[in-house]
Amino acid sequence: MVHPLQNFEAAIRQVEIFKVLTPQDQQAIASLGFPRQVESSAYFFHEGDPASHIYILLTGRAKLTKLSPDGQQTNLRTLQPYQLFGAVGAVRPTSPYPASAQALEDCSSIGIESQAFSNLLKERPAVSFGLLELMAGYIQEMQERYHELATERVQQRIARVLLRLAAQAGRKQQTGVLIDLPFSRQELAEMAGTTLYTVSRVLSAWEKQGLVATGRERVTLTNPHGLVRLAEDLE
Amino acid sequence: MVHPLQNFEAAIRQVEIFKVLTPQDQQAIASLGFPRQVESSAYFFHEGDPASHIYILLTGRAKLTKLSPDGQQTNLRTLQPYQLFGAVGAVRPTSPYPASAQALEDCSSIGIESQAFSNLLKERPAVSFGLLELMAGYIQEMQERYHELATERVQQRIARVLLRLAAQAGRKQQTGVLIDLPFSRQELAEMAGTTLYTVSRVLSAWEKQGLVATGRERVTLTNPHGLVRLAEDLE
DNA sequence: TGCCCTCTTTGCGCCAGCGCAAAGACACCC
DNA sequence: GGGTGTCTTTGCGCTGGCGCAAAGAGGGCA
Repeated sequence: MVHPLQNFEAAIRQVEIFKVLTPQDQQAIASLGFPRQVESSAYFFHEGDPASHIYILLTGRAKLTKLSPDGQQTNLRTLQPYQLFGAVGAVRPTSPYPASAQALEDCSSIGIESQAFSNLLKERPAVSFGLLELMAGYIQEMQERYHELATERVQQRIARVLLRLAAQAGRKQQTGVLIDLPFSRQELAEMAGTTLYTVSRVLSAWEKQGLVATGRERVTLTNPHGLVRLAEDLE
Repeated sequence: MVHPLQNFEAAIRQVEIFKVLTPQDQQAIASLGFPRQVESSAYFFHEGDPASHIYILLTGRAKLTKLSPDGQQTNLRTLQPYQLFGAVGAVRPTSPYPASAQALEDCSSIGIESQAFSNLLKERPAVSFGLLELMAGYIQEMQERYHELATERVQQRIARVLLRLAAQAGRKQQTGVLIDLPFSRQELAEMAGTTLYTVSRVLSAWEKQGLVATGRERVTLTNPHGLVRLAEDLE
């Protein structure tokens, strides 16, 4: 057991929206949780499944995706440790998960039954205020990404994806900022709303211009400022 | 004054997320509100303004939009009477509105100060549960639209826009379902994430195929089922 | 060391959708 | 009824990005 029960509280204190709660509230949440491991590339849940649980990611990374009938996937969000996911379904208990959650690495998590979490919300309103803020922020982010997808060209969107990833998982090196997570060209494409081929071509071009250094499932931003200029379309 | 104070309660009972509240809660909300008229094509607020108020639309229609530096606009949502808007900003009181709200027709509305509304949330948790559901639904919708924009072709997206509008504001006629709202090609384009020209061409083609009948700022779906097939990409 | 698997690159051809420009249609107002 | 605004259509040419296909590059494992 990687995360025995007595550690849940410590984990819950790391979750942004639970930080403001009283220890009693935090304990109440911890007492509802159970551990769940999901190995790399396996799913926490699939789009369309009944939204039975919400999760708090503890270790590893995961992604929220949507899938078209014809197999095309879109990446809605990349999940970091101590982020909550599955909550959109939990708030509307009768509804299915609107997206799938897939582990990018071996993951450990705390799971909480939607129904229990929903009851908790009624008993402890402070929890719902945090959730409101979280959702409001997420709406804002989706609106921005929607607008970018509708109005920007592929280059700008790819630049934004890299900058976002660097902000989330960047590690400074002497040569630049390494994105410390393995992302394939395919995955980058899903995040930018384009195709594997286009990502590859754009990265190749940028490498020639000295903006990035790439490898298999690895990108280093050697000139982040240059990428910012591209993202803002100042060229 | 189109909506004197004593009518606010009646209006608030029409708002989906307020329907479940006690009359006391409804009255508390009504007592915070003040009337605001906005004439066609004027703005309730602009993206970036401090999120000082939330609004309940009473009459007329409006739209939530985002604007790029280069002037490109995206339509995030079309607002119908008795819908709440501006709430995403209100939940995070320090933050600016993430989008602009513009009247499509002469509008009347109830305005409520964000701070007052925020206080109300703390005092009356039932209000926040409704808001949670509303936001969850909106996240879901944005995720779907994002995914559609990322993976579907223009035709499908335009078909979806028309079907959505027909569901919201459709009026059955002998010849088909009239979308009972004036939308220019430009506005349809902003909703579908494309351009005025493409919308015009697609509608022309559909008109020849008997799927729709169009006029200036007017579209009638003469074969809705055929449009559904297009939206689902069954051809 | 060599094999295999997955990820990546790139040449090539194609086409969906863009955007200008100019003409046409409609609505409104005096 | 004629003039003016705005909205719409459509011809035309272009190009950004797609997607196949095939070759190249790692990386892991025996």
